Amino acid sequence: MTKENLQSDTTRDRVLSTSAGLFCQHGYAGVSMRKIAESCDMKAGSLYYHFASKDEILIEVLNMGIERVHAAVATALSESAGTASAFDRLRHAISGHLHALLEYSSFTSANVRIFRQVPEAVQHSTLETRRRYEALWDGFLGDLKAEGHLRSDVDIRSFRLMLIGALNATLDWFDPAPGDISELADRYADMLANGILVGPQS
Amino acid sequence: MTKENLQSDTTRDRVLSTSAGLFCQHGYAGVSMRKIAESCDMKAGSLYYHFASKDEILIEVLNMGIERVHAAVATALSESAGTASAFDRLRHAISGHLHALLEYSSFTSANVRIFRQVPEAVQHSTLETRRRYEALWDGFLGDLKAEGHLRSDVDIRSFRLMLIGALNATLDWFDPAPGDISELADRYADMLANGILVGPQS
DNA sequence: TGGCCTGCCTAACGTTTGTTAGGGATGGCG
DNA sequence: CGCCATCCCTAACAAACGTTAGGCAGGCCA
Repeated sequence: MTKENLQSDTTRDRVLSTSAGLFCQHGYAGVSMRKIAESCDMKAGSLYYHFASKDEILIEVLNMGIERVHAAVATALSESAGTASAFDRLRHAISGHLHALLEYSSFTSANVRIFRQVPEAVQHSTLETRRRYEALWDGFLGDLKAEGHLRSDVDIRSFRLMLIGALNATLDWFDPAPGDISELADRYADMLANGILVGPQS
Repeated sequence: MTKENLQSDTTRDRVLSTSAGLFCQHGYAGVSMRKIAESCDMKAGSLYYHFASKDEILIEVLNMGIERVHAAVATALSESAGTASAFDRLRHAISGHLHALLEYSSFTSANVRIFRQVPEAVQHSTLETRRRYEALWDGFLGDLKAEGHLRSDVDIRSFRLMLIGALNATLDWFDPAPGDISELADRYADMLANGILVGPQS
């Protein structure tokens, strides 16, 4: 119960992390227990010592994906709360989401990629975690609006959906090797905060 | 070669359209030839009269997805070219993409959902079609910039990626039944064109 | 009428799927 | 030492997978 669990946990974590990467690349049904095991230098049967089923791995991967990006954004928000300008706070929140998505966490990218194609029962068991993350953003955007920094005719939910959608879509093209994630966050924050047309339009 | 093909084509088209819907919902590996056949009131073996393999269905679905949204946006652009304001042209282009994605075409949504998880060889055989669609947007945005309507410090490629990403993400939450797609397009165009913060930020 | 083409069928092939049962090695603890 | 838990293994199960071969009905054309 003391040191053994350390070994056990690292194996378990390795399985989860490789599963996330595979799910992200090939989709839920495209990844078999045997492929997961092979990527961990194990045999398929051994996975069932750590997990009861493929869906149990899946649920854990999906939940960890949201939890990680939630933690990243929460940290970014609390670090810039009060002191920074509205734009800088938005910039930091965006940066937190992008770093979690593109750098830290294969769990987060797996969640973005496969959530809509997993069995409905699995989706439901991760909805609560999802809602907490949405609430984090809505709270932040609500603060911005209450402080008068947000255009009064902008709907918070609409903007949050557009923003998170745009950020998650970077998964499809961004190559973290050359580019700088923080610089990407700056560009996105600028375009979203200021718009792309010259002068106000309606 | 004349009337027979009519019957043949409708069955073929039904297979493609059902396949698109299934691919969209369950991912590439999550859809079997037997499930496709069952959804068309056929048996799995019969599919091979119309298609050589599962991947051939897939390639056709993916290509049609891009071609449809390309046609929708091209029409919207040509209808508003010259006469309308920069904002209205952007609004119409967005509306064209959203209508194709959310209303017309299960092919387009299938492409958005599963493109990154299909075999690499299949991806390659649809890349040319994809590039043509990207070029359509870049041409339009280049025109806006040349006419001085686009902020000069906004990178066209960055904005196009953000925009298309944000639009495609509506697949994950938009329910076409109650909401109006055109009104959604207006909201998105407004937020993207004008930004969401009050006054210019940097 | 006889033959051909179209469109779908059944039945089977070899492989892969998720999952289970049972066994063997390792190492800490009495 | 002997015991027990941990951790992974092999072997097998039934089911589902993509694909193929061969056949049967019906309409077209000679």
